Amino acid sequence: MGNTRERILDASTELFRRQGLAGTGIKQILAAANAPFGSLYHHFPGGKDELAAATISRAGQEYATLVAGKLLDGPDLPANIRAAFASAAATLVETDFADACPIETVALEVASTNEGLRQTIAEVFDSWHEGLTALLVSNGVSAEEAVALAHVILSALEGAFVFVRTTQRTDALLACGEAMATLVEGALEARPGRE
Amino acid sequence: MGNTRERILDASTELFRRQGLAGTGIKQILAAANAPFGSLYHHFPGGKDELAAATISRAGQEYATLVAGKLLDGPDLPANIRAAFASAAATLVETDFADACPIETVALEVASTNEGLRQTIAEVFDSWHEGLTALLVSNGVSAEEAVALAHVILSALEGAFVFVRTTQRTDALLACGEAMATLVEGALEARPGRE
DNA sequence: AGCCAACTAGATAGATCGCTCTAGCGAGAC
DNA sequence: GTCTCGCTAGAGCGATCTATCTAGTTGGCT
Repeated sequence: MGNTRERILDASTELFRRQGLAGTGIKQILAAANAPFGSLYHHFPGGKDELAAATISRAGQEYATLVAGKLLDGPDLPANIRAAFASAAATLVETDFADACPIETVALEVASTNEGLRQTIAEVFDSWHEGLTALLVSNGVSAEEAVALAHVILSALEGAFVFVRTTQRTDALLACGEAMATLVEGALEARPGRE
Repeated sequence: MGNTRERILDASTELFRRQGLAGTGIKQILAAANAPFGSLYHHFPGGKDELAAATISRAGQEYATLVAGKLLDGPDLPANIRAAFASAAATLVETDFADACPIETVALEVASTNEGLRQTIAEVFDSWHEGLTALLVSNGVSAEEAVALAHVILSALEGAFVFVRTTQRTDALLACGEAMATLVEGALEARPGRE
C-alpha cells in the first residue's frame, strides 16, 4: 500500500514534537514508521529538510483544525477558550507532558539556523493568527483589537506549553485560559452591538 | 588565567539560545570559546549534560536579574511591564531575532528526553515565578491573583518569543506587553488599599 | 629550587549522523 | 508474456558526534 509516506510523516510529527529536529535522527524516524531507509529519499528527495517542511505544514494545519474545533464548540467564546486551554492541559497530563504544540520546539531550533524552515513555520503561524483574528471579529471584536488579542492568546498558549512541559504542572495553562477568557469577555463587552 | 570556564559558559549560553542543545556540538562551543578540547572535561567532568546544567543555571539567574531590573525601573509597575516587553522586542531586532530567552529552546528539547536537565530548568522557572509573584504582591495584588498573574505574564513573554523569532516581526511581543500591563492595572484597581 | 595540583592541549576511539547507491519486488500497460 | 515504473529494501560512505586518554604547561606553595 502507498501509505508509507503517511507513516513517515506521522512518526516524524510525534518525534519532532517530543525531541525537536536536531535531536531526532532519520533512522529513528524510519524505525518508528516501520519504513526502510530508501523509501524516505524516494518520497522526500530533499532529505531531512524536505521531510521537516512537509511535517510542519501538515502538523500545523492539523493542529489549527484541532484547536479551532474547540473554539467553535458552543456559542460562548470565552467559555470555549477556557475549555480549549483546559483540554490542552488534559492532553499533556495524559501523555506524560509530551504532546503540546507539534511545531513549537522546531520553531525555536530553526529560527536562527535554517531560513527555509523558518519561513515555512512563519507561514503556519501567520495562518493561525489570521484564523483566530477572523474568529474574534466574527464574535464582535473590533478589527484592530482582534489582531492584538489573537497575538496574546496564541502567545499565552505556546508560552504556557513551555512551563507546563518543563514543570509538569498544569497551573500555567489553566491560569492563561482564565486570563484569556477574561480578556475576550472585556473585548466583547466594549462592543456597541452587544445584545 | 582561570577564565576558561567562564568563556566556555559564555559561548554555550549564546549557542544554546540560538540553536538549542542537540543542534550545538561541543567542538563548536570550544571553538567559539577559544578553548581546547581537553579543558571542557576538566571543568565539566560530566560532559555535555553537566555543561548544559551549569549553563542553564547561570543563564537563568542572569536573565531573571535582567528582567527584574526592567520591572523595578520606576514606580509604575504596568508601565514597567510595557517597557520590559518593548525592550525585549528591541533586543530581538538588534540581534536579528536571535537573542530572546536563553533557556527556552533547551527547555522544550529536553522536557521529554532528559529528566535531569528538565528538573534543572524547572527549578529556574519556579524561581522566576516566585520572584514575579512576590513583586506583584508587593505592589498590592492579592496572593492568589498574583500567582495566576505571574503565570500569565511569563507565559505571554515566552510564547511571544516563539512568534517574534519565527515571523521576525515584533507585533506579538508588543501586543502582549500591552495586554499584560492592562491585566496588572486591573488587578491593582481591584485592590482596597489603592491610594 | 623543587614539587604538586590545576589546567591546557590535542590525538584518537567508537558510535552515529545524513545521505547515496544498487538491487529487487509487484502491479498494471500493451 | 514481458516490459515498465513506482516503490521497497538495506548495505555502505564520508563526515561528525561525544567522550577518553596521555602529555605537556603553568602557577603557587614550601
